[in-house]
Amino acid sequence: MIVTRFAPSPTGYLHVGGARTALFNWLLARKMGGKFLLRIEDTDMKRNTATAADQVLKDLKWLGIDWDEGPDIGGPNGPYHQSERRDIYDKYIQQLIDEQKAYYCFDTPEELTQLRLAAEKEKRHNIYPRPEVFPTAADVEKAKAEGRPVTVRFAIPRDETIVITDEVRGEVRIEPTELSDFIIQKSDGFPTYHMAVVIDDELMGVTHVIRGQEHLMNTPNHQLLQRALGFRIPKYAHMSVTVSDSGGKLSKRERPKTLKKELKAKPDADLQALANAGGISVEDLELFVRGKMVPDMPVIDAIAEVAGVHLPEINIVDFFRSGYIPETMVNFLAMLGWNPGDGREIMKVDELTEAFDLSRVSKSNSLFDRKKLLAFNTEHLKTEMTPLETLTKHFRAYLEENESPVASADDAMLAHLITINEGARTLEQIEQKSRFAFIADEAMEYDEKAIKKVLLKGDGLAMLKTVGEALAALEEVTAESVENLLRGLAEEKQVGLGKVAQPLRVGICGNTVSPPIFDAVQMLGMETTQKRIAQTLEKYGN
RNA sequence: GGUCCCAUCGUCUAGUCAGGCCUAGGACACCGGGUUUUCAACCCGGCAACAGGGGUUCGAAUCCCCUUGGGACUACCA
Repeated sequence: MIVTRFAPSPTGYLHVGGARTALFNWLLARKMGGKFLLRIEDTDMKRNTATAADQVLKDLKWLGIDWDEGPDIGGPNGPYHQSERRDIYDKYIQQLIDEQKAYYCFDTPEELTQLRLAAEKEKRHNIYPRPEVFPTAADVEKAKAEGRPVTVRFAIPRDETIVITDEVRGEVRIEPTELSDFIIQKSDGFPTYHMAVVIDDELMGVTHVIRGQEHLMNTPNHQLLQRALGFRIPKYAHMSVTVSDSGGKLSKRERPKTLKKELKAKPDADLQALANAGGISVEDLELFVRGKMVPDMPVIDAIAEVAGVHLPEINIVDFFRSGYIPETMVNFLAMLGWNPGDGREIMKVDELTEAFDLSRVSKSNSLFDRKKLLAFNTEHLKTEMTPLETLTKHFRAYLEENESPVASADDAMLAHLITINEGARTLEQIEQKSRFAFIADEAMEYDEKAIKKVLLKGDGLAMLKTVGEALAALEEVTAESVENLLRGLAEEKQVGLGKVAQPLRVGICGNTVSPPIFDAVQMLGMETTQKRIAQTLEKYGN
């Protein structure tokens, strides 16, 4: 049976790249009827936060990626936090030392920096100078007494060329003379990533490792470690990286970068208000704009919202908050460097699972094309693609996350909103078109441009009044009855339906974008419709 | 700088491993038209690519070499 895994280090929200890695592993496991496990790589005590780990699990769940073993559900190969597996790592590290395959080092960070600088200067590889004779336990005691850091390095066997067989790249050859003895145990006693990953993958029975290209050059190290420990060598597949359409690697730095750029372009912005929104001082904000420092992500988000700046989505939650649904994300992420080979692009999860195949993973970098993502979302938002019930669930989650007034609607109403707004590109669009019906009449937001264009030009106001009177006579308010009435009115006046519908739309919604006008009237009901028409006439009818 | 990886329309890609079916197919974007009560959606049409050079071959997008370009790595981070 095949076993795959996703092993994030909990340093923040799950981002697009991580989600793609997780998805590919998950897809392969599900396709082959294997197991998919989740492991938290929290060996770097400086970077971890507990909430970050929770958030990653939450993001995966939102995407619909489930795991058979993991930190929250346990399993036969636990624990699934690397920080809780120290005794296991220690055992193997000791084994390597005993077998003279690894050795202690006592260098200070400064000494290491010197080594690196010297190598750079001489334009050669930074290869650690392995001692002729390995330090003994007594040396360790002595170093400790002197207050020197104690680390353990793996002694790279340099007798033969290393051949990595990669499922997507084929055979990659590396000369071991290019490799430096790397640290497997840090001075704080934790194993490094290389050591922990090799041990855990072996113990957890991982058969396939799908990860980013950035790990390709780590693989020879891992393979050497596996051989030294007598472990099995899993199958590797290194995926190309995903680059951003704004150039460069898709990284979380893009959000602060964009905000900074936008803020610079608005020299008249109220810095005090923005600083308040972010909960930082004006001085800090100025430092940020000048590129001297970068505040935390929540601060960035808050400032962007107040400044009205749309930040590029990088983390999975960003897409959730922007009105994308998980079906879209899963589909789109899967197509980042993979395709089924038969021309299909818009696919459901079960179709993806069915079609997935490592041999069709692309070698070249893929670009994260937001326009295409939008098109994917438009497709998945259609009820023939995703059941209305599911869409309703997503819509509610979206509304609650964004604290929208529309959240007060019941499921039947939400489903109705989705139905009448068929063709929307995001949940955000549906929300924007719907919110007019969920706010108090007095709180109606009027779009000045719409008012000018539709009501104050020509006989817009007069038409609104006429339409209002005609509607008042309506006995039963349904989308159909309203439609009949408005069409009849347009015919009677010898004008297009637009001439009748637009003033009414602005009159009751406050802007020119709404659901179909008949549905809009029905949703509001006659009483509210009349009230809003009167209110609008009073406000703009001089 | 060194090591490794990659290279088809603006973008994602199919085709490359097993050379002829490729006057290079699809999708997104864009442009034009249609439909329409707004925004979308929808329908029809169009633009547009084998990075450059050299080989191998009857024949190359496909195989080989060089050049150029892009990327990853080069940590007591994962």
